[in-house]
Amino acid sequence: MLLSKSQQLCVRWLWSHDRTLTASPVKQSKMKLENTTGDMNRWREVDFALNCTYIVPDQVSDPSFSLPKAMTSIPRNLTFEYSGDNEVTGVFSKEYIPQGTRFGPLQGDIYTKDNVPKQANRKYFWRIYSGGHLQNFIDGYDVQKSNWMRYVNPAHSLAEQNLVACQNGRDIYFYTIQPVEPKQELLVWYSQEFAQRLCSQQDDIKKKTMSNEESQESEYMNQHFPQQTWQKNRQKDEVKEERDEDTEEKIDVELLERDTPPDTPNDQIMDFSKKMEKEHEDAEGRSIIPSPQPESNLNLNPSFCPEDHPALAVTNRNLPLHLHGLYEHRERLVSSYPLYPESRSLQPSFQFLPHYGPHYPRLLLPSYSPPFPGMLPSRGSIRYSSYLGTDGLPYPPIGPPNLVPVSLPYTPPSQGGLKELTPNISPPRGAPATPELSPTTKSISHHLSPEQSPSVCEEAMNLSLATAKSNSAPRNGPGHKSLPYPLKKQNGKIKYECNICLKTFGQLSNLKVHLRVHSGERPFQCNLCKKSFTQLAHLQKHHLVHTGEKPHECQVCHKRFSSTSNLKTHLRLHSGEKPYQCKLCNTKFTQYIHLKLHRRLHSSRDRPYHCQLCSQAFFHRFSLYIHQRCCCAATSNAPVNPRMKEMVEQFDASQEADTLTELASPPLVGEAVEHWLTRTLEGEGKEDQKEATMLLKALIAAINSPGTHSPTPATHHSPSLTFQKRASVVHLHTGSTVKAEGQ
DNA sequence: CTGGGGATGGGGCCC
DNA sequence: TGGGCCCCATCCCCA
Repeated sequence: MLLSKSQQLCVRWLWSHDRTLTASPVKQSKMKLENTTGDMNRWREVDFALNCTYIVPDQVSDPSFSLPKAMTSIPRNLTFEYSGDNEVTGVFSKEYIPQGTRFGPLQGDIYTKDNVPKQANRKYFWRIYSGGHLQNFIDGYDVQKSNWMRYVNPAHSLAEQNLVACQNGRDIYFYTIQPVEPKQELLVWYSQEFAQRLCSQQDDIKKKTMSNEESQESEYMNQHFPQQTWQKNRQKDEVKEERDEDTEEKIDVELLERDTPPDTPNDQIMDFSKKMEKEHEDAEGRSIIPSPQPESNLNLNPSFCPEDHPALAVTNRNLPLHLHGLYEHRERLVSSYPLYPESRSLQPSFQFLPHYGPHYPRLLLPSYSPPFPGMLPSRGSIRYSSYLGTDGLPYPPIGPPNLVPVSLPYTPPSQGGLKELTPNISPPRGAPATPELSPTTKSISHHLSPEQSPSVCEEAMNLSLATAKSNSAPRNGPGHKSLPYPLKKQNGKIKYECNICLKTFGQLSNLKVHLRVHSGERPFQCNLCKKSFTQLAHLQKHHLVHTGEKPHECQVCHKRFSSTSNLKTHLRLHSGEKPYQCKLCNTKFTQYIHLKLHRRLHSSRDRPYHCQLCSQAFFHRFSLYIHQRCCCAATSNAPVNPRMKEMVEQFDASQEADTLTELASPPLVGEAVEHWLTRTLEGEGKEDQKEATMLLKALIAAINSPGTHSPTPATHHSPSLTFQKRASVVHLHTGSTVKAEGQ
């Protein structure tokens, strides 16, 4: 998108502003960023929508929660940062978030141009365009109606930008345009297309005759958005400096907003402007705000016209984010910018960090599950323990079992806490935690750097939770949250359940590692061949490929192996151990895979359990039983579901079926069926899972329904019948350990 | 085609 | 919490 001269002047000024304040380190970061996001800069909004890898829905919280949606909706891989006043000052990642992740949509009140309440505070307005015209506003001001996205700060420079705002349909989404490291702040800026629309809008406005009302608004904005005045003053200074980079452009923001209703005067903005001025004094007490100077009226530049400029979206840092809700955040950044830590991590700190690019396989997860488990929050022991009751057991989750667990980074107010979160009382910059419930947050945060704040907040929140607990708050009372991960108690031990595949783990860390299976996150990359791995140990093991090292030696033949597993397999050759045995022909194998391959040789005639009513045969007695009860065409009056029939066949040949004894009880068989289906459905589409779940219920009902007797095999004394006590490991008479077929 | 063996990677438990 | 260790699965090559 090429910009008019007036646009270029505006953009140029802001860009030079960035350059002035950030100097070379940002330049370097910019180049790195462009390397990683290069093509993305030219993406259209539809490209983001089509190519995003992950979709992160908002947290769905129990409506009974007394906290506003803006607070409770934050995805679990994100967290708020709080100021000393317990106000939200920004949104940070808790874990690694890959490039191409979509957040949103932004939520809030919807206003058309004509029905914007006169008293509306427009600081959180986002514009939705349709057919090139302003369609409506999304107002994120109301914390009850907006979501967490209202708290995301604008990126002040290209280098720190990691989110891009796009309008898809009539919604606003944020996409990650680079991987976000843990504890890194999410900072958003417009997509190129979005910015272009705003430019076009500006062009339209320019063509209007400025009305009296608009003049007043312009005056108001100059008065109430001192940042602009400051910027424009700076711009005048910088205008003389010729820039040869097309990307160094910015856009005047006032014109862009002129068609919107005038703002309600807002004292908070006024106060903040004073604060900003104060904060813009450098260490020597010298004001770095340029003194007011006559402004060149760029707004009236007749040469203004929007044109295509590919670099706009990533270079003009002066688009009117502040006009729709990011203003204060932006101010905060601007005001502290001279002290803004340049050490902010923009690049992966770990050398093996994988590269997530547009080519990364698209992974859409159902909305009821976490976006991708790698993004699930880290729950440290301290945090987690705060969810435990006095007996060390977790509070039972509230709501229906399938309710998405909600994690809140603060304690729910016991009474009256919401008051301070209501928009009429609390300024839009960060809904503050209730001070009386999280006193330590406030006290500790005062002494910490912004980077330290989140974790400290978390800890402080734990303390608040502990306080709530000690106050004997009812466990299921209002405000209590379900756990960050679903928990089950098995054999007296707490199990952490993956809410995607339902696997349970004895330790939270195991679950977190496991979740990478679903997320596709592979944080450990080989610096030689660029292969990446989910675990460091795998990477270390992989390095042996390059070094040729074989650390494991067979003590018998002194042959060396790179892995203990293969050594162990090899040792079977010396010991003669063949633990995998075919139950049909008694052939034994040293490796399971060989048994598995061997099984294919056995045709259906080798399956000992034949249905006497149809031609189908099974490896297992219970499979035949299930078959006859739910999908044998000869015994069923109703039409047989072919998918159900297929499922029974597949289960019959599964590991789960093989691990059962032939006389396993119906509940055990049902459990095995469920386990098998859960395993095989991994990665399937939502609809497939839905259908399979329905069939599973029917299957289990058939298994558990009061039946007659277990069918007997039509063929007698199949070899498998010698394994009446089949398990994954069967001790034969010889005393040697043999794993039965199909284990 | 079948089976043996090796290479490699995924995943989970233990400490 | 994370590294070390282990088990298991899969692929490939070869006899």
